[in-house]
Amino acid sequence: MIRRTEQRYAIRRVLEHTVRPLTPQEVLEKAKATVPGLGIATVYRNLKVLHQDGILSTVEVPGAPARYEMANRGHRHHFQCESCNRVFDMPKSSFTPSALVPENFKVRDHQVLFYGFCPECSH
Amino acid sequence: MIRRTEQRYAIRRVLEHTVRPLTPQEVLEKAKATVPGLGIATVYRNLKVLHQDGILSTVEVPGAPARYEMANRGHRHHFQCESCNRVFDMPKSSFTPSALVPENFKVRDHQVLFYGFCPECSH
DNA sequence: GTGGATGCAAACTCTTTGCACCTTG
DNA sequence: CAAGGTGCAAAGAGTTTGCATCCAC
Repeated sequence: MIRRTEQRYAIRRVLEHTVRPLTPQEVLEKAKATVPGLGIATVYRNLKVLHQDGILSTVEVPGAPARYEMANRGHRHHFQCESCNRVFDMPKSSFTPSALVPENFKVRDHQVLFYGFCPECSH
Repeated sequence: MIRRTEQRYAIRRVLEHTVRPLTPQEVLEKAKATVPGLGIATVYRNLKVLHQDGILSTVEVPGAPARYEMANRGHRHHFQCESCNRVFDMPKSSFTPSALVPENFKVRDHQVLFYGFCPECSH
């Protein structure tokens, strides 16, 4: 049975109110505003549970911690800024690239990640 | 000035003779066949140099070390098996998804990764 | 009151770095 | 022989885990 704790609720609320994927560390800092004593281990434990339950989706980026965002935002492509390191959601698209995979591979999911400079960092 | 050492050559040769992206650990194990005393730090240092020189490309996968492969294989999409954790190259395709990114983001590169079960693990 | 959840610190994994020694050019 | 490269071990970063305590149910 899963309990409804103040920590879990705070962590979830942080992600519900953010429009870009966050690192565990970022989640911790934001959630501490509501639950000051919050520990990083609790953040990791809850992100894992929420991900396993399909509530969160993950975005992996090269040489940096994984990012998390609400799965109900739908499948997204992402963009990592090579200057500020933030990761952004791209607009939804109808691109379904599974057709590019040989038949004997069973595709369950996919991820598209762009690299470059975000608007703020490109001038 | 860059020197031609036995270790660097062995590391490079391992990657030239492999058809899927390898982890630093895998590179170490294979290269040790030629250079028994080889250390993991040397592998990391050389992978970094070879990557910076554009000779290798990297593939990042969730919750696992980065993989490296020869950049001259061309731009590839990849497939990670969720059972055996190996990463495979997909056939080349003409898919160029930069059109899916808003204009004010400057795209320099992109990566497509599929998850699922490879042929060997799907029966 | 019982079992899940938390916080802390220690443990772990992956990667980088400091340093003395070695090797290439 | 000078500068770059190597191997080892220690240090860092990110993540997980053990354990005593806490608290939601």
